[in-house]
Amino acid sequence: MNLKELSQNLGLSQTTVSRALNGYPEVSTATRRRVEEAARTFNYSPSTRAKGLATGKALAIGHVIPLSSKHEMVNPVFGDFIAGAGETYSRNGYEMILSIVPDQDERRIYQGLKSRRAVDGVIVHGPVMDDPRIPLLHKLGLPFAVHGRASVNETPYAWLDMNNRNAFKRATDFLFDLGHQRIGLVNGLEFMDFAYRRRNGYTVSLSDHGVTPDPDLMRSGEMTEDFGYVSARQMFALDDAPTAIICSSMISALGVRRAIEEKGLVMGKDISVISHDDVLSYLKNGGDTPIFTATRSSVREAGRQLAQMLLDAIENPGRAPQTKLLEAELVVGTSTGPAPRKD
Amino acid sequence: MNLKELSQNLGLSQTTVSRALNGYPEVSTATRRRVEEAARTFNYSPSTRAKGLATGKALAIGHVIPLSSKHEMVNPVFGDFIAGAGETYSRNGYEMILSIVPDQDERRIYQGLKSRRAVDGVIVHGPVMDDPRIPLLHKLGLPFAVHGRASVNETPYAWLDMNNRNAFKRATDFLFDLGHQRIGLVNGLEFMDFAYRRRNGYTVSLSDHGVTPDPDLMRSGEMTEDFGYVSARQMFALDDAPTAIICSSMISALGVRRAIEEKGLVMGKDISVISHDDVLSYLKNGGDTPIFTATRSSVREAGRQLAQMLLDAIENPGRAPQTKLLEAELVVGTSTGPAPRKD
DNA sequence: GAGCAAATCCAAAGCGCTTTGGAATTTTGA
DNA sequence: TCAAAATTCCAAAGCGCTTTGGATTTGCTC
Repeated sequence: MNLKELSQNLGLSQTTVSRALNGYPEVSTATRRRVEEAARTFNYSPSTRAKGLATGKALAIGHVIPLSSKHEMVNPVFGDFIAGAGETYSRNGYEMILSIVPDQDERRIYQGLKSRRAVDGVIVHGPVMDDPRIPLLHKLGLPFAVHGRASVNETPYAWLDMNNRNAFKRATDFLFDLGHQRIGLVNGLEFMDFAYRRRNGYTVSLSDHGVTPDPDLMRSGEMTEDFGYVSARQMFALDDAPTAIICSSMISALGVRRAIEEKGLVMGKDISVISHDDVLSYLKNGGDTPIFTATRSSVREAGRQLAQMLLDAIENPGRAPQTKLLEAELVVGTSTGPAPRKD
Repeated sequence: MNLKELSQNLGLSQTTVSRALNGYPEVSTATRRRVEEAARTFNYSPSTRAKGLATGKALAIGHVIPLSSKHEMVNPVFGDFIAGAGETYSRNGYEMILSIVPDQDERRIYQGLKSRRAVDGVIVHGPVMDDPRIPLLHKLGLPFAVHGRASVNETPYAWLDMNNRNAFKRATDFLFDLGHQRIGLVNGLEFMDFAYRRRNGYTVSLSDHGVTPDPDLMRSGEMTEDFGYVSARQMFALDDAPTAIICSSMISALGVRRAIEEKGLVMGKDISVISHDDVLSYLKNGGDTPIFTATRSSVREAGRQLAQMLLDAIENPGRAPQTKLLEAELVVGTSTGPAPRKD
């Protein structure tokens, strides 16, 4: 069923039917109802392609997910982020176009999306500190919004970020308050902007407490379970092992816990652990009481909000780029406790 | 830059330029080269929408991901599956359109995709035993391919599945060979087809070994870490606790391990665990030697192959639906060992 | 009931591409 | 050398929609 057939069926012109369906005022309420009724029974909806051609809008947003070329890894956070963004899109009649590409091909993909006019805008995932995509997208004139930030950047752009620095500073402060002095950091890859900021929050807290950062206590890598395990093991093997570990992801935190238990220690007593919790749907932080003390910020909510920001920006092209900083909350679970007393 | 401008620039007609770019034979090699060259320097690629309108193809595949309405959970497997499928699409010039929808809305979404002519076909995720989407898509005449199978179904359709029944039968057999008699199952939701088949393989093995299935040893639920933990705890509280547990997902297996260690037991000695491993990028099964003995089958590879099957089906509409059954391999890790002797 | 504004509708152009049916040019064969 | 065949190109129609500019009808006012 297409517009032509539908309008013939109703004995109306295509113009009128189109206007009725798109809420234009030049149509009487009676005909509008008739048209809507008919559209429903014939299961008609306008072809996205034709509509897009006629209006010049794609009614679609592109998500370009970089695939870590080293580990072929898809960020586990992305499923929930996408779910959040998807809610916003479907509420606003947009479609989501997804490209998962080896990170070295990203440039080409953005150019392609632009020149094929496939999307009205894109979401940028996983920004690194000096991210080349931001100037690129500016140059292309393709509206975009970034999940996270790029520290090194002149021109303003739209972003939504969690306050990584503050979250990790608070977590570290919290451990100091419990009496810990040797605190390890199991971080993500530190050319990623979020990881850089987290380390920054961590080291600032250390300095505040008169502690010099110890490279042996600072690991950085792709946040798998195994990475958490290996990192913790290495730290425990030190002469002056940490009594607490801060971890950038729940998944690596599970690895950290494995290392703790393997050593016959008890988490929350012998070793304290704080993790960042993205509130992933399949990785709830325990049941009723949280297992891990955690800095918590829902990545799904981030998806919802950032998508909305991008749609707003597309509809108001003049306006200055919006930005938004979300604060993580610190939830206290059973994985932290006072520092064990030295014998 | 559009076709018109490009052809004016070259002093050719739009027809010729279009043909040159699409590999039609009515164009001399010299002009073709000229055209390709120009397209490259002007960064021209045809508008997907216009092309789609003209050809009647969308050059896009839809993925409709059901969002569990109960737990608002996105299947963690989906990121890797999508990554695999995405590889296939980009190699073939297709786009991936993603909708994440509350499972009760799925029907409407498929109808929308069809009537808006937004996609050439769809991938069906997470089939349940008697899946209504299969007859619906047949009725709509929208090409589709299913990741998994629906047990209750008359008409043939394209699918790719892992041999769940066989994998879990082998896993159970393996535990029997090690002398275990009380074997627990921590399964996914059993209206999901894969989970049903897995339980089936498990019970068949039990019968083969003259053991009657014990409801107390069979849990079914959304496969989170916590679910694994809670399930294992409950089993351990039994008078006649199991000496081995088979688990449907690595994530729940981590929960099972937590319960084991909490009880002060050693996995692989006091309790054996076998998990299914989807080879998710962020959840490697240990480093060099696998931690969990596991039935292994890469879900990313499944994505690659199923996407290809769908594209083939779209290009050869006449042909009978293809199907493919992948066998999981059984990798032996440190999480299994001989059944502890009764004292 | 004439005159005018408001309400309601329509024909046709245009969005950027592919493709049909021909026209123009070059090459070939005898 | 000249007709036929092969090569190379083009104008125009059509894909399904939106939107402009205009035509027609209806409702009011006096």
